[in-house]
Amino acid sequence: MRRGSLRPKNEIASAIKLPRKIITYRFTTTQKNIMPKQTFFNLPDEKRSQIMDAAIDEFAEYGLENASTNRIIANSNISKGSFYQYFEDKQDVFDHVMTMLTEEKIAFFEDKQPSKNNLDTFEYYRWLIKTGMEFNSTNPSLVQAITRVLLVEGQYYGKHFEKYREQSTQALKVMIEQAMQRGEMDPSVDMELAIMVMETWNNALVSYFLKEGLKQDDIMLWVRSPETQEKIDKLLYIMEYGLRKTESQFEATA
Amino acid sequence: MRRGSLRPKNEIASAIKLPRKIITYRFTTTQKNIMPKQTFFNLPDEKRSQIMDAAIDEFAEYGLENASTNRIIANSNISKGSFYQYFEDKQDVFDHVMTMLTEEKIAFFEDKQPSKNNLDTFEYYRWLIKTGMEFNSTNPSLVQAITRVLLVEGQYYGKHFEKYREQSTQALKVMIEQAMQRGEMDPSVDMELAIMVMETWNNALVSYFLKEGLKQDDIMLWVRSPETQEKIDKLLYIMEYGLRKTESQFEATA
DNA sequence: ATATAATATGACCTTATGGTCACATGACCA
DNA sequence: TGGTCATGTGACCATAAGGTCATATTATAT
Repeated sequence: MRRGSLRPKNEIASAIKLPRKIITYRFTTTQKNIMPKQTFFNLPDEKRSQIMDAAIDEFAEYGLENASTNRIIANSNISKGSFYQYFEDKQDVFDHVMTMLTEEKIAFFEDKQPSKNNLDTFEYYRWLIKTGMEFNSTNPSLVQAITRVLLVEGQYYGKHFEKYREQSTQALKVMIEQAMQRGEMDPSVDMELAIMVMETWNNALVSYFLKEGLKQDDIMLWVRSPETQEKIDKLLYIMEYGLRKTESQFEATA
Repeated sequence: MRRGSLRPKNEIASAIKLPRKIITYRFTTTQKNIMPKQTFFNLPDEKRSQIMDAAIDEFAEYGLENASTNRIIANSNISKGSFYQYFEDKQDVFDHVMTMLTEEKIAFFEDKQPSKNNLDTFEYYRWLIKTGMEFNSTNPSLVQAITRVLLVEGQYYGKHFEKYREQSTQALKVMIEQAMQRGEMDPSVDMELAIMVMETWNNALVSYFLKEGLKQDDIMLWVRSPETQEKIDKLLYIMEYGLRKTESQFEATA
């Protein structure tokens, strides 16, 4: 079976990049009710990132529900009054953290390309996951903060976070559609199911990254180590081919 | 390939049953520091379950971290003083909720048997999952309370909950070992990986159950519906055989 | 009936939360 | 210099948290 030259990259990349306009929009316009408030963006860079660092650490450690504005304030050397001059409330802060992650992720993927360029969908997915891991190791606390809130609290305080989830689901959908058109996907698998499977593994791998990676001295080194890479490969291999020993495997080892 | 008559059931059942002794032990002895305190067990049944119902609802809605003893007290018609006469703190209450779940699950599985009895490991796993779902629908709030705390908060406040997780991991391990010995498992898959895969799907399915099931009027009916059953089947099929279209599938549809 | 032990109670304590507000400080322009 | 507007500040508020404790009530045994 001949496969046409592979271009899931472009479609997916554009799906991922979609929010970009919205983000720049945020910063260039003088919206009233877009949060955080303008005052915050007028702040000197250093002070602004001091605040965001404190917020990120807070969310990473306590999640959104249990994050304390008092603690964020204490850890960022601003007064309570200022905090409420910058933000509406902590959800507002979180939204901005989320924006930061989106921006940084987009910037990170901007100049990345799979080394080969005839990847099929599964190979591309693997590249996405691995590159995502690379990104994660550039800013683990940010990733932890977001993951914790979206994956964990988001499950239960659903509605407020749906907008975020939908975004990443959309990119997956594009990818899966292609896989189906190209006949790479088991035809008995429908879209909804495929999304669930791939999201589940994506989440599981990010959770694994956070759980194991944060124990390491050098998280980047750990991600790049052959052991970690092999683990990812194996897991995704199982996603593709399943746990069960198939007939061909059986004959090979019989 | 001939398979010997299947008896994963017994080993797994015994692995699952393992905690039983510990539980009965709790109730029959007059331990000082085993919580909840003896006073609690002296309570009339009705009052006791009134308290536990309130606690379960609280944990199901707020998790452990955000559960409020004050609210539990208010919803169970006992005074604050009494609460602290029964329990050390809310963790203590949670431990008892966990014990209840374990007990009820064991009791539920006690008289259950797969209808066929020559199941291989994957078929048996599917039976386990489905029967587990049946159990879940008998007491969804209890399951939700525990799941929420273990799966969600447990990920981050790890150490305190490890004892619980280890328990279920142990049962899986026994099952996987058998699958490997019988040559049902892809030989390139090692134990650690297999555990991760099966745990991940178990968790994903329970999460799915809670998210979708709790929307339903009759959760038991929903679980037993052909649609839900098919969804479970399909998902576990993917776990076994993977997402990718294999050569044999390709030829069948080419 | 009385003494003793077990249980029940809610006022009260400290600590922390999210949020407000009157005022202080600084920057820029007339 | 005086005035205006943006920014910064922390004391203060109501609310709720987990937890204690002196006292009141009830059971049990003598």
